[in-house]
Amino acid sequence: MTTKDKILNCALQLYNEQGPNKITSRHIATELGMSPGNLHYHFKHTDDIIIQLFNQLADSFDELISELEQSKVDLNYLMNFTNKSFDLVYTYRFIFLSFVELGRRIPAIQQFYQEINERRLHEFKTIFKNFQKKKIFRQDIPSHVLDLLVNQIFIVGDFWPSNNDLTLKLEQVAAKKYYSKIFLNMFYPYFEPSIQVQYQSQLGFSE
Amino acid sequence: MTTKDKILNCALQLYNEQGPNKITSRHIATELGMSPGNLHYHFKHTDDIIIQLFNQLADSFDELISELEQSKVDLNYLMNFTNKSFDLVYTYRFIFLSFVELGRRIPAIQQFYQEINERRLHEFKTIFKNFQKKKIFRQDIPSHVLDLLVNQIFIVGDFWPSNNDLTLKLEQVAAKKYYSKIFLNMFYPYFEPSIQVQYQSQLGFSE
DNA sequence: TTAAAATTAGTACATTTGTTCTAAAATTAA
DNA sequence: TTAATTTTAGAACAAATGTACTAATTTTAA
Repeated sequence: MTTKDKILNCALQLYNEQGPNKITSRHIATELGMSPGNLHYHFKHTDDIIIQLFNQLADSFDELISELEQSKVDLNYLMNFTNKSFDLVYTYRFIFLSFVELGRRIPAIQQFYQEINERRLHEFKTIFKNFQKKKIFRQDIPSHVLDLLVNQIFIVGDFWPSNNDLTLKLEQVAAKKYYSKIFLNMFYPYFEPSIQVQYQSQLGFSE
Repeated sequence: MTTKDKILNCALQLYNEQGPNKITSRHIATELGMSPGNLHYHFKHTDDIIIQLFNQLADSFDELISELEQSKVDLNYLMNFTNKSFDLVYTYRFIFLSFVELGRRIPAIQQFYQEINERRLHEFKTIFKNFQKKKIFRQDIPSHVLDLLVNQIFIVGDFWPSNNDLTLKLEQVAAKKYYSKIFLNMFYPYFEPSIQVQYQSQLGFSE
């Protein structure tokens, strides 16, 4: 592993634990047993570390959305996508926990958020329309209601780590289980009755 | 207006505009044409300003929840509560935009969030059960689904300003209109058909 | 009016932080 | 091997920040 990667990994861990405001370049250097001079040889600006980490996240997210194939999207596909998204969000949770501040501090972050958000809003609006065609979603839902649903799910999808940090503070596995249930449940009342049954049996609501 | 209140008002404005990390006690003092020594005569620690502002928010929120009278809650009541909540959140938006960081920095904030969250989760679970009794909500929704809905609405209710800041950056009136629509729409698929009609006509979905 | 109390300005200090600079050490290439 | 390049440590600096201190000024109370 290159020194750059060591720095990035260490920074990700420290940022996730304590937030990007508490952690300085000196902290990261010390944690790695490295001089501050050396760290700044690899990353001229401290924010460059954050930018690089954000780019990792952005690339992964981008890939995830690119994989979406409208025609194949069904309930399983939706659950699968949710699963992968939640893992990604958890891995880079410090970004989501400080999204507003990082967006203000680093314009590229805000810009990319807007782009990827536009894109996934559009993708999911299409998916939901297909859901209606395929009778996964109820037929009697007006299309503007579906459009608003898309906004809801992304707010929950982006800010569940913040809610977790302020309340239960669940760690990885438990958090993912808890919040993906909350997330997927947003779709429940839109499902056709038969899908509702299928959904409930798959999620094991008896627990 | 006392000097303390002037400081609080000015701080609120600056925090809302630029976030609590960019704004220092010196900034606030300068904005008020006041010496830093004087500001620290009124607030020994800079964080005391934030704590005081948070207490203002907490008191208002507490009052709002206390006013809830389960028996009287109907669709209009719900819309009214949403309206007041959104105003409050907007007024103190810097807290919601930096909730996680402030919670970590100031334990009292995190603690109060947990308390008020527990309380409103409970209140709303009861409200939704009443909604079912009163046939405002559909009868065929399992109770655990309703419980999860409660979690969803509070995540959206707390983090819509963050979403707004990262995307459209709507100001007060427009933001409230846009996000309260998204918020109230979360209830839509749970409404009985007759209530759905009533809801749509009240919100004027033609716009 | 006068003494006490409250308020204010201005300065000063310690700490933290990002970053730069220099020189040494390690690595690579010829 | 030797020269060039890369990497590293460590010191140094400037700016920012929270906050304490002092002395002046203003306000209040007797």
